[in-house]
Amino acid sequence: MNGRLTGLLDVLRENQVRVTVPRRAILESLVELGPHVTAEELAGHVQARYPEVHESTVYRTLDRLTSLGVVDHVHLGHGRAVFHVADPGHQHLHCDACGVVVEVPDELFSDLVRTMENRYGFALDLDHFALGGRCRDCRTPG
Amino acid sequence: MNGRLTGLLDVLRENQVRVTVPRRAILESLVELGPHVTAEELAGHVQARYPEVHESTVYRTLDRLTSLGVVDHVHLGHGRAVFHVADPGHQHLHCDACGVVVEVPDELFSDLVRTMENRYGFALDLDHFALGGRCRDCRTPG
DNA sequence: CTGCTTGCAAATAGTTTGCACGTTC
DNA sequence: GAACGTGCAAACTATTTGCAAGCAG
Repeated sequence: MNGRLTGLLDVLRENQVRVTVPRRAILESLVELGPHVTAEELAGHVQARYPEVHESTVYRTLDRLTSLGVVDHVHLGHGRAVFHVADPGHQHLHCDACGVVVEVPDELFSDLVRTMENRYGFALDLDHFALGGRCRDCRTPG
Repeated sequence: MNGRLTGLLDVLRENQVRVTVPRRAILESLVELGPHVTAEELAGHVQARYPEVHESTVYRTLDRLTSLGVVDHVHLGHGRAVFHVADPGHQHLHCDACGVVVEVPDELFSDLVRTMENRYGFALDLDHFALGGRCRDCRTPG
């Protein structure tokens, strides 16, 4: 159940990154809260159990874990990012109306990536920004 | 040459939106500066000639002109947006390294849009956020 | 014990808002 | 002259940083 957490902490140790209360707590919450939490939500959840953990620590920790490859984030809409335990292989669609996030396998973008590559020499990297639009429930029927 | 500006101002009048010094100045600068200006750059350029025009007016005006359909903006990277006179038909690729913006015709995305539509019922709208990646000059050769 | 980490407070960047005055139509 | 628009200052949101104290290894 929380072998997931244990595994993540092992990655820290393997990389000589110290395992501290905030780091453990943040990973714990990341696993519990699922893959689309904002830094603020995450901080709130962590602080419910460890009130002494400061928001700035959450940001710093997320940075640290990101550079370790343990955590990643996607920017939905206007710059607010959501964090998740690293888990490649898919991209994100973000509904501009209701905010729902749809995960879509990478393969569906391979033609596009190839085209941009061939025509513009541009190496698309769709990981960091969600693609916007309207989900099934939110697009205007008319 | 600045029939472009005249035409834009006509749109305001047609919509009973008052033509004021700041509005004229902002459109003027938008036309002059080309299609990828930040609000800050725009404010700077406007203030060079009309020092009394306040930054907050630039933001308010851009909003107003956007809702009129005269102006539009794209978010490159982290939330900072670039504004341009409305000009549909293309999307934007943004190099995360050097910041260059590449314009790409809509058609190249039509397969992708169709796929998302069919499989997820998701109506992609790529206009508001540039797609990130690395341009020809910036991707690591190795 | 050594130095990586953290808590705190204050700074920052970019944008938005309230309000009284000024301007357009 | 009525309504809309603007300048200014202050508020705001999300995130970052400097520093001294704290804890992991």
